[in-house]
Amino acid sequence: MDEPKYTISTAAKLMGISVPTLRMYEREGLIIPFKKTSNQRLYSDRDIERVMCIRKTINEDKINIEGMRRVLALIPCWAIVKCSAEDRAHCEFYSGHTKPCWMINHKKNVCKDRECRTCEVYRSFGNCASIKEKLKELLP
Amino acid sequence: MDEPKYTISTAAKLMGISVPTLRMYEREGLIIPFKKTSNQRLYSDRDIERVMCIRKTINEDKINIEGMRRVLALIPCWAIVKCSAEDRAHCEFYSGHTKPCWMINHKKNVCKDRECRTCEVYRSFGNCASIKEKLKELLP
DNA sequence: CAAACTTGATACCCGATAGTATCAACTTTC
DNA sequence: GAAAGTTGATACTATCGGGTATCAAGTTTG
Repeated sequence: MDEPKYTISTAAKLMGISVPTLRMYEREGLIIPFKKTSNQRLYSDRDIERVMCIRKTINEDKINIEGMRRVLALIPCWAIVKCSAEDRAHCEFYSGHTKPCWMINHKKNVCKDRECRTCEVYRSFGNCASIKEKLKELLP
Repeated sequence: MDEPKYTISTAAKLMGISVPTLRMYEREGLIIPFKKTSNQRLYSDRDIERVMCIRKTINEDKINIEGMRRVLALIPCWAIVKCSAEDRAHCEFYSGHTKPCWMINHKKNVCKDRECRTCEVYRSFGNCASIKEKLKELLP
């Protein structure tokens, strides 16, 4: 499920979209594909699922990319990774509200050693309803 | 601040937008103006502030209306009004994730006697950063 | 009661944005 | 080592959604 196995053209073909579109989603901060040391992208089945979900929400529900990004920017990472007050003080994400945490530089806090792609925060968004589910879980 | 005092044309003039635009924002679930018994809309200074914020986010930050709605749909009302498990079981909002709670019918739960316009949940969105601030407050 | 305004609805327009095509340079594969 | 594929970048297009204008019918106001 999480094994990066599809090249970008294979993944694009699987989903019926173009290669530049996949790269665009990445540039816009919606997905984080695996990268080989040569910088080549690889996609897992979970990545495919995620992109299909993004695609559906954009095409059928008519949200735009900025809207998706703002929704992702509300995932309460601080409560998920349980970072310290010290960490938060140095975190651009904690004070912002326009970009998801994985688009932000985080050299100075607990996240500096985490790989965002595998972080629970990024993965909280598996399908479209799951961010709210996460909030329900954290706020009983 | 909260006193409904401007008619729709006055409010529109104050903000430099058209009357149909104001009605559209309402139809889309972004604002809830006060309504006289005759159904005529009235806007308070807080309403004006809210609309200006929505406008800025749409025009400058390029989010679209569906995006705004999805962001509003993440306000954790259940934790704010502290509704019961019973209430949640009967609440369409609690199980959905596409519309803010005030767009949902709520006859069967604790919200049935609340006026959404004056509810803290609706008012959590005073300016654009405040939803995340609310989450920070609730999730220390 | 008449003028001004509001109501919901429909029809229309223009700009912006999601998506594609194409490029030269570089990697992978066999 | 040659063919196939990937990289980032730029340029382009078609669509569609935010916003406005306008309507007849109803309401306020003075």
